[in-house]
Amino acid sequence: MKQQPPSDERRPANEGRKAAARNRAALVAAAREIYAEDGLGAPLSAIARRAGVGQGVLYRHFPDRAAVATAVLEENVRQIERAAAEPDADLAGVLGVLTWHLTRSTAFIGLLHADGADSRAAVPAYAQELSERVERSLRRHLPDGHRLAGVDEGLRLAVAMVSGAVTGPTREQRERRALTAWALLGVEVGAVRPHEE
Amino acid sequence: MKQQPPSDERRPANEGRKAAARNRAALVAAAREIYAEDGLGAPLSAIARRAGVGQGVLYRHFPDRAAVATAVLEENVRQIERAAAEPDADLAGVLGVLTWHLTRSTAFIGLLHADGADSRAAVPAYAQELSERVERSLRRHLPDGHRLAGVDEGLRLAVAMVSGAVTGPTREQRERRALTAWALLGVEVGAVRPHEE
Amino acid sequence: MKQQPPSDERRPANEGRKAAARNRAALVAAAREIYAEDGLGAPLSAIARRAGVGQGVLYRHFPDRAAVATAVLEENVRQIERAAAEPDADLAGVLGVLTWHLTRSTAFIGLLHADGADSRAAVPAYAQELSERVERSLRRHLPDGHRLAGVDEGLRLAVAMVSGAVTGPTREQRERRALTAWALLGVEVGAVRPHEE
Amino acid sequence: MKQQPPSDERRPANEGRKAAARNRAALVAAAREIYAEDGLGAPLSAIARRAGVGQGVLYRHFPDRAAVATAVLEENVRQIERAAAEPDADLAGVLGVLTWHLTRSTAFIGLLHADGADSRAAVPAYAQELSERVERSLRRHLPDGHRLAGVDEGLRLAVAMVSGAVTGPTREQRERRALTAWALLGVEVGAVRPHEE
DNA sequence: AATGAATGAGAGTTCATTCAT
DNA sequence: GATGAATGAACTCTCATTCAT
Repeated sequence: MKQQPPSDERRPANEGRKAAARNRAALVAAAREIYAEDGLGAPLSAIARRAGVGQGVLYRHFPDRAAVATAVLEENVRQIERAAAEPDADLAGVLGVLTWHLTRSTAFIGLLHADGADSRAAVPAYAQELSERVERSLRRHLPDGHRLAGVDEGLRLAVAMVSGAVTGPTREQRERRALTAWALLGVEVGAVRPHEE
Repeated sequence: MKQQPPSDERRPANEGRKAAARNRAALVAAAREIYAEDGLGAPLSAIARRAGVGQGVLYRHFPDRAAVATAVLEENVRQIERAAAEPDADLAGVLGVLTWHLTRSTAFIGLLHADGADSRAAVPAYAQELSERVERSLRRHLPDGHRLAGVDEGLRLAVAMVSGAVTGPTREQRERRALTAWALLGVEVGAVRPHEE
Repeated sequence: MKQQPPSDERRPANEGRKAAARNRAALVAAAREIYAEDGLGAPLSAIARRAGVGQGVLYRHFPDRAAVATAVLEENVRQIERAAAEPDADLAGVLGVLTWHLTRSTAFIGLLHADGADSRAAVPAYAQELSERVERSLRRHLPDGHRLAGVDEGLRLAVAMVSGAVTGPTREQRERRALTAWALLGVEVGAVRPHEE
Repeated sequence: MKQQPPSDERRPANEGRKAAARNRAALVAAAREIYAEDGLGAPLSAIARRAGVGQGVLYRHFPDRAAVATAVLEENVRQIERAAAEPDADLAGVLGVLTWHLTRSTAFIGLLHADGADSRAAVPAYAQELSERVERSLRRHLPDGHRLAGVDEGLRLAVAMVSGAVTGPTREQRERRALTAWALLGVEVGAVRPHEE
């Protein structure tokens, strides 16, 4: 018996694979938007709807609410890590990227507020890890004589403090406040921008 | 439309109207505890249960969720105002009282984070007013040459920043971080204590 | 804010999507029964229970209380419209169908009472529209010289009057009263029967 | 020992008696208003509040919800009985008074709708009795040859029919509809007015 | 007698999660 | 793999009724 070659007309398996990845991305994008609008407590059904998929798909990709949040934050954190990994990266530059995410992503602010593990936080354990990755990225570029270098937990606190200052309805306001906050800390910040190679 | 009376047998004692004031106080105290444990989004029923009263009592005293939060925060704010009204008050002293409340009251932190009116915040309009009362109390004692005096929104931002730094499971940790945060801002803080004459 | 999943053990069978249409029909049928027994103000939970579904299902199919009532009434109204659309329809015949519904469906009576928009009515805006559809169906067959033709709002008032007369615990009594009422108005009514081709 | 004459300054006992009657009247009046605004299902607490008394007073005077409704209706019914008892009363005149109450008192309409004992009615057993008193008052003046005289339950049905026609937001509209309804029944009605000697 | 606080059941509504199709 | 209906517990808010004062 001869093996049938895959029919060109219908390759649902492959389509399935591609659709899966597409769905996952759509879900993360939708979650990012929804979080920005309604906060981290927004209904998961809203995210699925915005992504244009059924709720079951959400659960296929993410076991629970925390996993969705993690996925959204992961992208923020990864950009910071990539910025820190650039050959010519310096603290000011990485802080600029960090600040960009702070002023764009409500979820990201929540992450940094929650990192110290308040019991209140809806965002729990995974926040710890993500927060540490952010901190590591920054610490690599912290010069010995830097203001924050000599202070216990200085870096982490500084980031938390700035995130506390990032409030306001408009992006412009949030950005202005963030920059003022860094200035109050006496820390120099580079251009506020995403990290896109 | 049809309302059943509470089951006839074992109706808990109606303690009469003397209990009213006691109940209100119990509700505020319970809310403070619950907020510390579960955040400002905690169910009102949990607050009533902790206070040892029926849910109706909660609604008699507070028309809605916001009113409960306001009542809890009111005490925090009032102590700061009183501290600021002392004859020998100075900025450091008032900040000490502020810091005491920041490290004790989760709800109070939430207040200061929410004041800038994130869309996400469950805490809405009344937060604005309470936040402004805090700011006014502080500004009265802000010397002209002070670090924060020359910066637009300096005082408000500094308080928000410190509140962002106040995280951690133990009071000691939160207090240590708060003091470090003030130090990073180059602002002197007095003894961290409540205001009780 | 925190939502508990339904207790894991003994989750009743999810019968899949085939059940959807069946559930909707069951809800409408249950609502019709409940309305007959307890009036239009009956608790929605009672309707869901009678239909053998969870409350969530009811809310999936009907966004609010009014939608449930509308769905129940819709069938009554539609039958009258169909009867009026018959090639050999005449006023007496359509009134017979109308009367059949009046004596069978408490909700339908409520509809016609509420159409004039009492402030008290739980039944609001949609009643207006349904009531008008009934009126239109009848008016098509109102001969020029008819008793009710010369009177302002004559048709609408006559229907409201008969619906006011339709009281009593048994169907027989309600039917007898309805027919007597029409007779008092000097209006001829055909066979009291549903419209089923 | 001499009997102390009642001090003019404080006669609480007498005041108590008078207050009781005043309170009862205030409650009935308040209930009438509230019923007109919100229907028979309005909260009892609203009635007490409108009357300016505590809820306990309401329960002192009326054992339950039905008793309040009865008291309100009692006044309507009594005026009709008085009108019927006038030496020169005739059917048209009494129907005029009846119609006046129909167009003024939502509760009174409800009474007449409910008299046939729908299960749906919030107004239950006592309605039967009140309704019969109305009917008796009318029947005394029903001439032998009258349209309604030869019809079984003719009088009761006619009243129910007119009450079904009395809808609409304004008193004027309700009154016009009521009169048209009587006209459709071929029954003459006198001046629409309350019975005040 | 009056007051009005307290009680708690229950109604309405929302949502996390499962699962037949 | 995807879909989206079903489930039911939890939450908010209302109100009839009781009862200490």
